[in-house]
Amino acid sequence: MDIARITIAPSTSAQVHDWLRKRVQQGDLPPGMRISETEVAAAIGISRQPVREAFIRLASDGLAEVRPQRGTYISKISVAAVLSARFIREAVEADLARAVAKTRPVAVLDRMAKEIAKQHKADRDGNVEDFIESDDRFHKLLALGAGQEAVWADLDRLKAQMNRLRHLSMRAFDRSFTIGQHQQILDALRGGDADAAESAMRAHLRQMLTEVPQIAAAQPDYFTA
Amino acid sequence: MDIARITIAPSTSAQVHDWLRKRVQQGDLPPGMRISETEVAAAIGISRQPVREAFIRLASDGLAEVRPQRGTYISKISVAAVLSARFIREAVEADLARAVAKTRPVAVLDRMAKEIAKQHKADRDGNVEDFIESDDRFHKLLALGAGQEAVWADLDRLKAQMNRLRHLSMRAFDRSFTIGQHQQILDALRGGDADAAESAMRAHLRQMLTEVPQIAAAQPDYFTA
DNA sequence: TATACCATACTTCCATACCAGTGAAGCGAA
DNA sequence: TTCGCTTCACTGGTATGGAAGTATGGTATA
Repeated sequence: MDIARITIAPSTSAQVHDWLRKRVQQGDLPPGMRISETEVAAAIGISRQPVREAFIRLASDGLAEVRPQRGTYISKISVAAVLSARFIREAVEADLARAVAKTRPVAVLDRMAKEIAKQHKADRDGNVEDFIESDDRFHKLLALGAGQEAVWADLDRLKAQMNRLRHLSMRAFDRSFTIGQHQQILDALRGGDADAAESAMRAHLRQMLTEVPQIAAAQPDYFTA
Repeated sequence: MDIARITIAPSTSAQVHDWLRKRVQQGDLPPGMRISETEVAAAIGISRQPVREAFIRLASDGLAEVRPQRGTYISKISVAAVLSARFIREAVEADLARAVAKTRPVAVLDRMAKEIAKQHKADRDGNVEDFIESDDRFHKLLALGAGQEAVWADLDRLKAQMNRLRHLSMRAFDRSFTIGQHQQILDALRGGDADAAESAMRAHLRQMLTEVPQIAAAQPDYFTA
């Protein structure tokens, strides 16, 4: 066994946090929903304290809002936060695309091609979850190819609000169009054309600018300005 | 009175968190230092619980590390995290600079000029804290001028590790050189030259690439890879 | 009917007590 | 001296009770 796999059992509080975070991200716990220390604790069969600490962690992630003496609520999706994350992604991934186009790391580019294949399959199967995960891996590989793996970790945290929105949008929008954009990006990277790679990436991420208002308008209860 | 000024008193836990965060950022609590729930609670005169929750928040910020049954330690500064934040800043602020150069919002540009004046003064006075704050405001104004204020809020959180490093570096490096770079950026913005603004900004933020290794080498105990 | 008041049932927040894991000091045997 | 075991003080983790604040619905009053 890999020595790195030796870990200690995470605390109850951390486990509850992970569980809640996933459920929020996947839209299982909808924006605006009220959650209660007492209820969650009773449901799991533990005391209130670890649940409370999980709520605090969730609030640090921007996924919940604790209102003292009033209650704790799942955060609504902030349109401003989503657009901010989008802006940052466009700037950063444009630079990443330029860097990768210059070095053309074959191994990474091949893995990106495989992800596109997986996306085709997930699209055919109608498997939204698989599609989103592969989409993320595609973009993560770009950072890896640029030797900036840590950058993706930072972007991933910024994307928290965006991820929730995506679970709403992937059902509504044309996934094959997204895949086509991925293919264009990859083609430009393989061709070593930094300018083309950058503009393809920017166009891809600007797609969100038209989608976000539509999604927000469709379910206004889930969003705040 | 402005209705927006009606606020609720922050919880003890939140106050402790704020206090600790500031002290860590300013280097008052050095990287690697051990902190104890019991000691902090006794020093303030409260119970362990709110202190414990403040530690959890601090860990979410990446400023502390809680090791179960062992102790809680102030995080060492991750060189990888600093470089990642730097990369992101360069990409994002390059785009921001382009945007501002195109619109040339006079009011904002004037405020940037005032910040540069403040930086000259802080440099003369040897006031490191004032200098850093003005430096931050200068860059924040750029985001404001581009109509992307929320972007700065995100960058600010990413900068957490970088900020700690800056408190070490500002004493070691030439501040007047930094001010000169700010002036170059502002001149390009006023001239409406997007290319010049972008390259001046990139050069400014790449400065860190040479400084970080030197600072890390000077105080290796404070850093991790 | 409309309004002010109040009892009540929640909520999160804090204090306290106890639990289990850790690590270093102390001790004794080889 | 060196090694191994035991002990014990100390750590963060969890459970529980009560304090303080808030929302709500009923009730008395005009």
